[in-house]
This record gives sequence, C-alpha cells and structure tokens, in this order.
Amino acid sequence: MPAPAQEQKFQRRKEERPAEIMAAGLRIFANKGFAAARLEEVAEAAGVSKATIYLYFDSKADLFAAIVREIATPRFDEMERLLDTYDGPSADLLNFMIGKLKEIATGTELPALAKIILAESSNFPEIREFYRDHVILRGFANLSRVIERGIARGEFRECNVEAAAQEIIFPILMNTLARNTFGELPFFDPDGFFTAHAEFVARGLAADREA
Amino acid sequence: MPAPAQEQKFQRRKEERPAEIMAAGLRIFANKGFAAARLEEVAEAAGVSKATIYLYFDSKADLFAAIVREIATPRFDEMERLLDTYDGPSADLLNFMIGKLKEIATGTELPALAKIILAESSNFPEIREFYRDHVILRGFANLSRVIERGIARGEFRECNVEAAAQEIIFPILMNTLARNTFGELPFFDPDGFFTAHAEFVARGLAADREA
DNA sequence: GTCTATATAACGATAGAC
DNA sequence: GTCTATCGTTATATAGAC
Repeated sequence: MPAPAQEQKFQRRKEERPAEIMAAGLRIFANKGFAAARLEEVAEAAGVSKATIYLYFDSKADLFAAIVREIATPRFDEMERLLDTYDGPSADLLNFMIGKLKEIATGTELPALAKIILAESSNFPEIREFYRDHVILRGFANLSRVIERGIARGEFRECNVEAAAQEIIFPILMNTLARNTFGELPFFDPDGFFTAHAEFVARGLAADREA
Repeated sequence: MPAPAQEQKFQRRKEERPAEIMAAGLRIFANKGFAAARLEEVAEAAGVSKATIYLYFDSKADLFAAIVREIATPRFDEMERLLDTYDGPSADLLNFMIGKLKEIATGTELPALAKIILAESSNFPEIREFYRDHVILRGFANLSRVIERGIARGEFRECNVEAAAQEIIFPILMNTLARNTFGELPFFDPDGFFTAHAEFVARGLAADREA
C-alpha cells in the first residue's frame, strides 16, 4: 500500500528562496562571523540543501555581499532621493541624515556586518572590497554632498569635508559597536548619545557668525 | 675534565623574559587575533618554550591583558599627571589629550588590540572585561574630567559629558580602524583628519558667546 | 514528456588532533 | 609530522511543475 499522506521531499519556490537564504545567512553571519558561519547551517535554517545556496549565489562571499546590498541599498536610495529633491536648510537635511543613520545603526544588522568587515576582512578581501565600494564610499559620498551643499549655501563653515563626514558617521558607528560589544553600559546610552551627537555636529559645522 | 666553554642550553633571564614574551605576543596577537594566535608560536618568537610563558602568565588571556596594560598604563599615568597639575585653558588641555590619543592611535598597537576586543570578545569575556575596566573606563574617566573642568570654568558649554567624551575618542579610534582595515585610502588621510578633528571638537564644546 | 529546481553525494583543500 | 574531520564547492541524480 502507498505511504499515506507522504510529505513532499521538496517544493520548488524559485522566487522566495533567495530572500529566505539571505535572511538565514544574516542571522548566522551576525552571530558567528564570516569564517565560523557554516553554509550547512545556513542551508538548514533556510530549509534547503547546501547545494541550493549555490543555485542563487556564487559563493559564501557572494552571499555575504548580497546580504549587505539588501540592507544598504534601499536606505541609500532613499537618502539620495531626498538629497536630489530637498531644498530647505542644510542643518535640517543633516539632521535627517543623522536620524536615518541612527535608524540603520539601531534597527538593522548592518553594524554586526561592519564588525565582521573590521574583524575578518584581512582574511577575505572580496567582502572587504564589496563593503568599501557599496557601503563606505557610497555613505561618505552622501554625507559629503550634504556638507558641501551647506558650505556652498553659507550655512556651514569651510572645512575638511572628508574629515567632517567622518565626524558625523564614526561616533554613531562606534557607539553602536561599543554597545554591541560591552552591553548596555549606561555610559553608552543611545538616546542621550544621538541627541547630543546631532547637537555636536551642528555646532562643529556651523558657519561663524559675522561680527 | 670540564667541558670547555660549553654553550649554555638556556639562560636564566628572569628580568627580561616577561617583556620579551609580551613583545612577541603583541606581534602575534596583532597579526592573527586572539583565538588564532598560538602560544607555541609566541614562545618560538620569544625564543622560549611554551612552558616558560606559563611561568610568567597564568593563561593566554592573562598574557593578552598584560600586553594591554603595558601599553595603556604609562600613557594614562602621564595623562592623569597632567590633569592633576595643569591650570591653563581647558581648550589647550583638550588639545593635549587629543594629541596624546593620536599618538596612541598611530604609534602603538592598541588599536589592533581594540579590534580584537570588538571582534572576539564575545568568545572571550575575560579579555573584554579587562579591556573595559583598564582602557575604556579609565580613558573615558580622563576625558570626562577635562570636559567637566571646562564646563566648571565656563570655557565649555553645558552638555552631555559622556556623549562628548565619545565625540572625542570615537572618531580617532574609528579613523584608525578604518585605515587599518581599508588601507591608506586618501579619504582617511590621518594628518588632515586629526587637525580637522581637533577643530571640530573645540567648536562642538565651546561655550556660547554671551551676546 | 520536458525542463529545471532541488537534493544527494562526492571532491579537494585545509585546519586541527594526536 | 601525519592523519582525519570539516567545510566550501561541484557533479550527478531525481522530483515537481507545466
């Protein structure tokens, strides 16, 4: 007699697979880092076989890159859309950017992936290069645009634009990494920090008042 | 007859050993990270046996902690000596501190060790706790003292002191880590950056001029 | 029946154990 | 220093959709 109501061995779900694999990969990478994450485990968490991963991604590094892109791209797109259309005060634009960066820092796993880049990219140059081109450079390009816009409009002082961009993003990133590493020490309290950071940046960039 | 001018199989050099082992350990840790560094290799680089390491250090983590302490302690001592005695403008004191931090960031391996803490301390809580207590908290305590001093003297504005301390140190640390990770991208040029950073911090902290 | 998404199983490099 | 287990990767078999 035939096996009653047998389970299917697998289902074909071409559309959903990549997203499911990326979601599983994100969890595993964020928890274990790049080298220690096993594709077997990713496959299991995604409910597919290891080989299926290779149908959609060329390699482990390619999967990692796809995950980074998935998180970063829509946020940058949104930023750039605003940068292209906004025409109010640069200080407001900057505050919007900082809010967006806060959201990325506290609401996505991108900082965990950044940590992986810091920690392991010497062993895996491919992921470092991808991250540099698609996150670092693109992020800094956007910040630089805001700063240059403010300078051009006389709202911000003349300054080293590259350095100023670092002043905006580095405290946010490092505060996030610190909390991620040392736990929620009162010292690193994010709410107070982000408010103070916005104020600090605004003062650091403000044009001198004419006497 | 006595063996003529025999070479000694080993030499007792109780005084020098710890420093030599720490120097070797620093190189290996900085290159490979904590988990991947093998004490066998440290021993070889220091010209001693693995057992000798255990004569002077309780464990791998203890060796790591000793190295961190060796680098950090004299710098903090010097900072604190100045903080105890200086009585000029707080802006100058802050510039001195930033110069000192730049020196630590660019002239020591402490950033490489900080990277290890970020990357691996979830697997090795002992080294995280040591680093937190002897580097993070002590460093922030000193920065906070400078900021509070400036506020008390009316040179700096009232602000979130913890956040301000992060504004001072995080860009320095992160710029260093970024150069360490991505190589010497022109974007992260340290000379321009440190100059701009000092200016940025000074403006961010400056008391409002009374109208 | 054909096409292809998916699983199973094998391969080769490499790191870790003894 | 050798052996072995593990894991990224690839080749082949099979099952599901149309």
